[in-house]
Amino acid sequence: MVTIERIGEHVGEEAEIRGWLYNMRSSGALRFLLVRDGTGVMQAVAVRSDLPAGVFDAAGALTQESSIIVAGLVREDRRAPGGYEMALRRLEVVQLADPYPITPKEHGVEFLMDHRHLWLRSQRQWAIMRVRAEVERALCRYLDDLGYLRMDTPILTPSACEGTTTLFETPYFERRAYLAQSGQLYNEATAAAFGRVYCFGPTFRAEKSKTRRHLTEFWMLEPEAAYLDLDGYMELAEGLVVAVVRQVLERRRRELEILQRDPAALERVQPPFPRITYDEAVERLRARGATIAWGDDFGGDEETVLSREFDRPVFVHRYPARCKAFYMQPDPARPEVVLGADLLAPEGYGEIIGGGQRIHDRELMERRIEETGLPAAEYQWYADLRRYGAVPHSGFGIGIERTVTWILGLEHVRETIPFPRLINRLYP
RNA sequence: UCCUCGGUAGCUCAAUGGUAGAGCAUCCGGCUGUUAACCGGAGGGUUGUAGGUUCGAGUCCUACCCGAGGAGCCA
Repeated sequence: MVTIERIGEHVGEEAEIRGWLYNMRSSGALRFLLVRDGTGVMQAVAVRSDLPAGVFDAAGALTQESSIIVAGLVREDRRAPGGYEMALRRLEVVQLADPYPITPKEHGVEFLMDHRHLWLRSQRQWAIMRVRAEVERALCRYLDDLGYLRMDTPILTPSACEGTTTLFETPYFERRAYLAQSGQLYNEATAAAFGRVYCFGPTFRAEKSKTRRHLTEFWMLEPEAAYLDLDGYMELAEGLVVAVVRQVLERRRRELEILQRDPAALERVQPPFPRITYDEAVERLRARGATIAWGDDFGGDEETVLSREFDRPVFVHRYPARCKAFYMQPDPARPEVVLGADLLAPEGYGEIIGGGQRIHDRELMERRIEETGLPAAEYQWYADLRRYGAVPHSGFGIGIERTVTWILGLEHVRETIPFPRLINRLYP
């Protein structure tokens, strides 16, 4: 069996493709079957005079998305989409599909989301998912090559990783458990065991956010490293993002074309990324007319404005402590700000990475847990890490869907995950 | 939770308070190089739900349901 992705290697040969009918056009004694097999789309040409009558009629009776096995001579042809086509010789109908709901015309978001299980078969979704997979592969490869060890962290957790945000709750025998919103705290433990680690998995947020950049279930990759400071973290994140974009440019050109994403915007993603302080970001926002007080966190609008000022991703570092989580290391030179940094993607996309240096001082950590009102008993193990060989360490989380949305220039994160979970969307 | 917009054929959308329509999909027919093919014909409707105003409501009013975009929220 041959895949359409590699059909160019079989010109002049008889080949068999197992797949589905994507679309069909006919012209009297000719029928053009657009066949997809998951790796690509290719047309098979059925000519009445070259085929037994039964085969030609069977081709004519096919419905969109019927599963079929086609075989015939592969040849190059300028007129064929993709440049190659098959002269149909043999056709096997595996299943004749019912009338297919997603017709080759426009559809609304709600209808497509209700048919997400079928929508994934369309060219656009095919291209997006192939890039998503490439992004995930590139992320893991980059960290693996640097000696980072993948450590999978739990999804069922006893309490909030950080008491402030809303968690999904689920029964857990006679108790309650919560779906993880980050693997970071656990990775601070594994980083002390293995030096450099990362986790990669789904995370859950029960916030009732209703915007183009939020999902209730999304995937995040979170590196964490011992003896890494804020500057080291930014250097790591920068190298990671550059490598991911380069790998997509190298291996997923065809997909970028299908999505009409201009590669020039991605080719500009070169080091070094600008690094500006929160203070400077506030000044820039005010120069653009924003009314923002020092100490306020940035909303989506502020991120959009900032990210449009640069032609590549930009780090904003040293946020006011009150904007950030309890475990963030205060800047020794300015205790009112913390050694944290977010990476904002350009073209208005905003935050794709958040992270920073963690508190390693035992007394400070215990004080911060108390101030934040977290249950000390449940954070005992986390505080313990500051008792047994504490070292300065840093880490960050990169959101997969937001990253793919930016790389592909999409409007909404919901198309970058096979089955998006949104506030009003749990089916299919 | 709030603001804005929307809900009419399987889908995408039209319809001045006065006979509910088109394109696509489906079915039938035509076409030997189609590119979301094209051409001809046919079938297809509880206008989101419940009330109200009116001689008459898809259209106006009220409530509710659902969706989209945004705000808030958001390592």
